[in-house]
Amino acid sequence: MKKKSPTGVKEIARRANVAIATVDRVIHNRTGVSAKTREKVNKVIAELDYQPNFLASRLASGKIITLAVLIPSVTKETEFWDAPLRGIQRAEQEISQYGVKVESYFFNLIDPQPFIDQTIRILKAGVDGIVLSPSFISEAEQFVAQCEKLKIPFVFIDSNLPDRPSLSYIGPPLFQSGYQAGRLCTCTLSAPAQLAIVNITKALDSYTYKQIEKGFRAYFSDRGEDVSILREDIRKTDFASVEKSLRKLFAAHPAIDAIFVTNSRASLVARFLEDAALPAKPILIGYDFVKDNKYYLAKGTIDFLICHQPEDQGYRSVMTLYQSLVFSSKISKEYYMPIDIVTRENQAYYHN
Amino acid sequence: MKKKSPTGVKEIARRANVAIATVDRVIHNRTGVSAKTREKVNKVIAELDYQPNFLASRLASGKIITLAVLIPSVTKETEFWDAPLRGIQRAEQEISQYGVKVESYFFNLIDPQPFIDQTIRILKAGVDGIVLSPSFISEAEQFVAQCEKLKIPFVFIDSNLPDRPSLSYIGPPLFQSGYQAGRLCTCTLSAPAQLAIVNITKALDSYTYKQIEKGFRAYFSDRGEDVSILREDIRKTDFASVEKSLRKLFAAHPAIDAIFVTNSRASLVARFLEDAALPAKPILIGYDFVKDNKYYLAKGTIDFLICHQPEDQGYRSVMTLYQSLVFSSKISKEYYMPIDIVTRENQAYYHN
DNA sequence: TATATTTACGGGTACGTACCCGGAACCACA
DNA sequence: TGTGGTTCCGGGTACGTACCCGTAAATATA
Repeated sequence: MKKKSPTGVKEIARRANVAIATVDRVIHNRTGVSAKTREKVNKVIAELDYQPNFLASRLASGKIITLAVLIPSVTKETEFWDAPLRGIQRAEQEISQYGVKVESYFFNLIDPQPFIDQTIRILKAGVDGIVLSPSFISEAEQFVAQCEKLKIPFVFIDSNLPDRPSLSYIGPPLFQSGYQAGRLCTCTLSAPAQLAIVNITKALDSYTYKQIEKGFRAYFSDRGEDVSILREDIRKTDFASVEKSLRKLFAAHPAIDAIFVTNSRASLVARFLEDAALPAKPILIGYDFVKDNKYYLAKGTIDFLICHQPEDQGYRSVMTLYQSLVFSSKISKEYYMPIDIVTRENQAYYHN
Repeated sequence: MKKKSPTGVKEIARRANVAIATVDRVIHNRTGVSAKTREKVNKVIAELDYQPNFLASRLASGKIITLAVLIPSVTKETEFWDAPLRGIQRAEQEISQYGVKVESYFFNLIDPQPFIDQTIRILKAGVDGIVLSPSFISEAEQFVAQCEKLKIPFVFIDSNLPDRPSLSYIGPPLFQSGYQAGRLCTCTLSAPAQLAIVNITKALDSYTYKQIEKGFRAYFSDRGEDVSILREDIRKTDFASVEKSLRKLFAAHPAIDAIFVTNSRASLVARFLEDAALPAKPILIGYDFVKDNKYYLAKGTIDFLICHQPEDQGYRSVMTLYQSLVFSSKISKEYYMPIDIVTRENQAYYHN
């Protein structure tokens, strides 16, 4: 009845008057084709605007594409990474149908050695692409240098090494995220006078925190307002340490209007505030929609959580790598996640 | 060197001592297999936990799966739909690789007839699944009734007919979205006294607006506050009409603290506010990150835009249908989009 | 019991691409 | 002119599933 308009390598071969195998050689620019023949075939390919059949291609090449993911393991301290991992697993499940395998490698944030060990394992495994969180900067730099040499594409997730030849960075726009936090301080308070930035972390990732703080301060300097912004660095993550530091802080500055916690540990500050029975509860702003934070957000002790769709970060990282490898899709060097504001009212529908 | 552990229909056939064709018949439960044989084959399938090879399956069955999308066309009045359409096209491009075609059908929101015409065209085209916005309620109800009879699965996007047998609803949680708007009113204003809800629309989609308004009012009644909430319905969408209505509104109530526009036309109110030189600019909250709204958001006339990731709505709708059809994935009956708050500070990274 | 009709099942090809293998054509050098 | 080594190219099979077609077996009909 209907004649299928002929297409595919077969038709190319027919028109170019060569064998299918030759067309194949041209397409994958392998050797063994004379310049003249190659040109002839390429012309036909261009004419037909040939698009390889993904299904047939992946089926015939029994090869399984392997992607590696290198991120911090999920612990009580690093609960944040649960969401990206879920996204990664969702992507994995989706593309496993298409002949792609995703292997996850974890490390802890205390000690760089496990990170290094995992990078070695990954290189030994011979993967086709890598998603990694460059938490240990110099170690990560060394690793990606090797990847570059081996021509293994890699994507940074959640934090970036801007000048490295990554396929893409997928994560938050740090400066603007801090800026948004500034704005949220002036949301309820028409004219705050005394603010505090609180860093609670063992290993201060200078770049990340600096950018956030810069953005936060920029908001107020842009408004030309005269506010005092304190900064408190707490290098231990247990509640006792946090309490001690904050008690001292409030003793010195009793009238703090708002506190901005620069990572996911706002819940520790919330707990302190509840105990501390201050005359007026300061606004509390933090990061990440993790369990303890959710609890205090629902109670109203935390006012806002800024969040960057962590699950989607994981999903997107893997899919970006996949699309680049399989379809040679063009990828933008940076993909900044949106700056989401989670409050008591919309938290029920924040899927992350 | 390495023996591949045998799998697939071939292995099933071998173990069950039948032909591949018979296994195939069982898998697609077609006729022509005795009960005994069927059982035998099913047992082996269960044993092997057989997962059909998607690539081979789609390749062998030359069939192209066709999905239809039925949404309002994008006009200056309905700019909102540009974003879902982009998401739909992204999904389309992605799954075209897998032997799936997506055909878009458009209608306008003035007159139900084009909607009806398109539903007829869709049914005539014989598609495998449908994404639709049930903007015209009774017409949509009639259409989905036919779909049900023909066993064509369908997904509602952006608005819902809750009691219809849809595969899923993908769109905003209306009540909670209005509730969030209420919260935003009290963000800058500690105690607002006079609020106004403004509906600017030709065809009042009662369900949607009612839910939003309900949520908005619920926020204040939950707080036990005594605020007066006016409602202004404007049935024409040109600026002159809006101006006239608002002028009258402000004449009667000069001290409105906040205005909540229940759809994407907040920019019209913003324009009025700029002209009207009021003693104090009321808070202005609206919906959807569309061009005119962006302009006034950047200027600060609009304070907040509530947004429900419209691009993702489109993408997700198509992908949901695809996954259900191709992989028989389980789909939840409702998928409520997050309630995003877009402000001047985070708008640059809102990808929608 | 012979014949028609239905049901059950197996053989085999096709989908479009990847890639092995073997052979022809060409070149260099003695 | 013969020998050895490249370079270039075509035939053909395999990937795992879908589905056509033909036939044997089972059942119904006479």
